[in-house]
Amino acid sequence: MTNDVKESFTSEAPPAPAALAAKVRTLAPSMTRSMQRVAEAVAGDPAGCAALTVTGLAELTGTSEATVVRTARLLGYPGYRDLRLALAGLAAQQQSGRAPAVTADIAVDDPIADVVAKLAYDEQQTLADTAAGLDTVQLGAAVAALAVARRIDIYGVGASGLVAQDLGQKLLRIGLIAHAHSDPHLAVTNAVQLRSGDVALAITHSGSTGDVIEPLRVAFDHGATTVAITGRPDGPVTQYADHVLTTSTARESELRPAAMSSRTSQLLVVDCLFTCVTQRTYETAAPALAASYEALAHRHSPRTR
Amino acid sequence: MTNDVKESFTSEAPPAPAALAAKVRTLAPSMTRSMQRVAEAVAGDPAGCAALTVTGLAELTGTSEATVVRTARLLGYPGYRDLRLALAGLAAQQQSGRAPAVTADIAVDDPIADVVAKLAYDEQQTLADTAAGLDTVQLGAAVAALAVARRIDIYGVGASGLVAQDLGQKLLRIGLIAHAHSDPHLAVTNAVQLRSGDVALAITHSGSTGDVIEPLRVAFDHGATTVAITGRPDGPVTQYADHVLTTSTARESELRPAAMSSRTSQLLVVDCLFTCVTQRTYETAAPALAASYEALAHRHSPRTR
DNA sequence: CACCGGGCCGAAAGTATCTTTCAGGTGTGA
DNA sequence: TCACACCTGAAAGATACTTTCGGCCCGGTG
Repeated sequence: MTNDVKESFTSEAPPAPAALAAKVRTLAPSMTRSMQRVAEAVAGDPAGCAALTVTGLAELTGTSEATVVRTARLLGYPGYRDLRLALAGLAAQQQSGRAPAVTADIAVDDPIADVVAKLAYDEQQTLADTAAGLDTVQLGAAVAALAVARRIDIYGVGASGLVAQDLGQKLLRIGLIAHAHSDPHLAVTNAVQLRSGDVALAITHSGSTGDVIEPLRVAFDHGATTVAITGRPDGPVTQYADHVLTTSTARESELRPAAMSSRTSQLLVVDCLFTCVTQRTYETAAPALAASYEALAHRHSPRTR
Repeated sequence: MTNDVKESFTSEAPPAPAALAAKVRTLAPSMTRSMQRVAEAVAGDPAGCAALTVTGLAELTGTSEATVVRTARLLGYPGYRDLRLALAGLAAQQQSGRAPAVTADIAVDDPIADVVAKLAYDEQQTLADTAAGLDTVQLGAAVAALAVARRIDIYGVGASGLVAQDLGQKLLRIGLIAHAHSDPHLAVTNAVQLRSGDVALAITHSGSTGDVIEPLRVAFDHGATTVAITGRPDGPVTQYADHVLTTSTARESELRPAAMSSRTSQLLVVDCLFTCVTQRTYETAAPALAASYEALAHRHSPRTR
């Protein structure tokens, strides 16, 4: 539990077992064209690719062996051999599991019932991907820091701002001193107050939202423990994050903007943080939670049966 | 590519996928001592063996590479490489097989990985329930009203307040005039401005949150079209709602407050509303959406690759 | 009891597969 | 337009897998 390792942002020791498809999407933006072709083939037909050698996959995707190996590395495996093993595992899983249940994009002329079904399915998928891709070691570290924090600042703007607020509300309910900032100026102003023992948490899907990175950087420089929740584990925000929690990136379309799935994904991460922190601080959290319910009770009208 | 076959006396074309353990037992008698040791190791710990190279497995079993390969052949594979792939698949299968405990409540002493899995599962369940229980007729009516509304007011406090904000942000993005109120006083003050052709939308899980019902009642009395998103279709709020959208109510526990699943459920409903409205007003919504993305682009650091 | 033959076994050579290096090409920003 | 950075694939290098081959153990036989 040393708080060293600034540089080892790739602390993900174990490669992805079933979270491979999600990982491909998450990392796709940081890939070059050739690597994307390889990643696409791998995610599209795990079983087929598992049967291929490096050379075979290189030929299939019209690239070179080197590129295939590079892609495997980027996905978190030591080399192609290990990626291939993971693919075999994945293939076996979805073989035994239920049907792939491919989902089409939402079209402009879809009937309402279809829209509901597709949205629900997509969000379920997002949840599954996020859970599979979440690094429990990083999560545990973040939880540990939050549980004993003297003070917690949370940064997020736009859609992520609402997630930040959600986390802030929750943490307040269990008696922690947390504040979600949506004003970037105030956020920076407050960040300079932070020091060791405090926690700063930034939420940004793109990983490159300046308004969120700046306060996190300030907090980082002042010695606070910093956490980033982002969909881009290679984004600038991770430079100043002691712990990085990766959200999944679902494919998007015109009628299903990225904000939708990123929000779902972020909320799951936030819920995990909250629940685990509650576990850790159960002695104080439980009565605090109960008290907050109590306080709200009288704000509801009597049942009109 | 000199790929001529040696002697294919192995008529069994496909190797064993999951029936490996059985095959080991079946063929054990016909094996020599060394091969039995290998087969035993393989059947006993597929995951562990999948991680080993020929040399590694040979050392582990105290035999030689040649013996390992011979065993693989006997089991029906072309060579060790393929046996290894099958082992990886087997390992993944029995890995995924052992996760029936997710339906249980979250306990104070659950390990982090379990918490993540349970939360994800529960939220998926909530989504499925919500989608199944959503009345598409009511949804369609609400969408129709929103699509042509002159002005839209959204009410929500507490956790539901964030959902209200989310919907407000989204509708603004497609060019509608929407405002999410979290201050009950201001909400009522604004509600008196509404009239026919406007839409008021209240979000409350309990269905009996006075601070939200009051502005909806005022809007209703002034002739606006009113919509309620609630988990209690029999609650007081529905008295003043022209259209009621029901969210699901998941079981809750001490470590999983109702706010969590109600929020998930509400967000799905909100997403459905938004997506359907976007469909309806596609001509104006699409360019507005594109413009809003454009406007945000420069707020991200250039370091994006 | 000595000899012989069959077949199991592993060391080492041989081959396929994977990894790394390096130079050429391509797009991008100044 | 130029220069730079970075992607890309060919080929060399390393590793893992397969095959060959001879030794050795064991049971049978003269």
